[in-house]
Amino acid sequence: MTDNTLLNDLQGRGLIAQHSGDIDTLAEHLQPPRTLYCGFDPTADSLHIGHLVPLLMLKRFQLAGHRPVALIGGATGMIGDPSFKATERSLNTAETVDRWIQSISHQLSHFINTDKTNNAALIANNGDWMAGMDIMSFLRDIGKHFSVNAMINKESVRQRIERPDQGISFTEFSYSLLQSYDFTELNRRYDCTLQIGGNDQWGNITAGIDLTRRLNQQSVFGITLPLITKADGTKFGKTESGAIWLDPHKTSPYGFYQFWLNTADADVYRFLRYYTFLSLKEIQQIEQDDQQRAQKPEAQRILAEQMTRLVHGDCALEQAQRISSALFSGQVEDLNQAEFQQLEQDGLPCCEVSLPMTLTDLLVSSDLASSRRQAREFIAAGAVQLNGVTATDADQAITQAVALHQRFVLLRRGKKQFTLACLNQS
RNA sequence: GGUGGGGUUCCCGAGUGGCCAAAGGGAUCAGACUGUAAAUCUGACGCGCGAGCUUCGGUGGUUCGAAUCCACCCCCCACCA
Repeated sequence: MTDNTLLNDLQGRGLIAQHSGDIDTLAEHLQPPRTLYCGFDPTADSLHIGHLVPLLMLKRFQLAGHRPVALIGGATGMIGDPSFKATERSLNTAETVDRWIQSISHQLSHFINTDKTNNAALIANNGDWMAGMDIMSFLRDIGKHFSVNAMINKESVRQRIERPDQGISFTEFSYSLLQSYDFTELNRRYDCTLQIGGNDQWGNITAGIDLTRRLNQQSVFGITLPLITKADGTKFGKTESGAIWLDPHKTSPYGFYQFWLNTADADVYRFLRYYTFLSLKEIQQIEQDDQQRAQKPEAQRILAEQMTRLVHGDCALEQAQRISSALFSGQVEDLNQAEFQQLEQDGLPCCEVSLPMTLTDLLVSSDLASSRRQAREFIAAGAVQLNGVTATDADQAITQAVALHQRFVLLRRGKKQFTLACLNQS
């Protein structure tokens, strides 16, 4: 074991998948303050929970006294990282990427402290140095240090090279050079000596370490974080409706809270270690308590609370919990009008509907069913609840009399899908 | 530019003139069991109450009838220049 508190904690959490060099050298190097970075390519208008582990890792380093740099891939995002991607991706326009850079940099600043402390975080953009680079400098000064022989042997591009039905363009193949140069440039500008990233970034990170040694004569380090897996083998971070975003307009705090609440028992203690700032000791205690109780575990609730508070704040957490308890307790008729309106504001999926309309129509217009046929099937299967009561008649007319407070119809399809339909008064 | 291989319903993938709304698998959804878990079992899975209608890269054509045949076009991949 090393005598570095931060590294010990990270190892205990299982947050270190690979690291360059030997652990003692790394531990010795990591005496604060050091500068480290992690890259985030703009591939959408928001970060999602897949980005959260490295982002929180930056925060862990900052809390330990180091200076984090969140690097936005303004340049690399224009290219597309081929690492472990099965197929070539289509390019996004510069305007689109620019828009995404804006929203992502805004999000990043919520997680790492950029206030003027002595280890204030920086948010940088590799477009700043890549945009001005000319092709000759790129090929002569950077490209010369890379061996194509070595590049094609990397595991990260193997399937693109070996699979008979797939290829890789020069554009994507060059990605690794750009990311490598980022490390060198950040080392030059900010004395950055550590890059962290997902385990799929290992190849890119080691390439950056090599390039920095050659161009700057500096020895720098890399740490990769584990790929987040689920015990049942399905992909983490995706639900039927897509990725779990950090942007509350794309994934509501309620949906975010529910996502974590639904974590499988087999994953939940691991996720507490990966994602929360609870100490290892506290997490161990939670696990012990759950085992002794031998009932429904508390860990999911704690995880959901921690994460929703961390990403969306106390107020949003409260709202998410309020919706959750109202919906899953089944006591909807007890809610008063103001509380219904609150649910609407808190991010429960809602729809406005105009009468007259049957229950079947209502399910379709509320998006709980994709077609009338499907709506009928749900009703026939007993999967639909109307204000907490199982519905049986597909042709039931929706009227103000059915609605609570003459206006609200809470629909439930299956166990977890809720939509609040608000009747139009017209 | 040349040669070869491809583009099928969310994904993979079978289908080479009628028996095809299209095998099989995956994903997803629902029901039962539960803890808003897991595992398991059952069912649904283009649209329509239905007769039926609209799909198999695009456009035309052949045919009583086309995802399947023909022509042209678009796109992807591999190899060679």
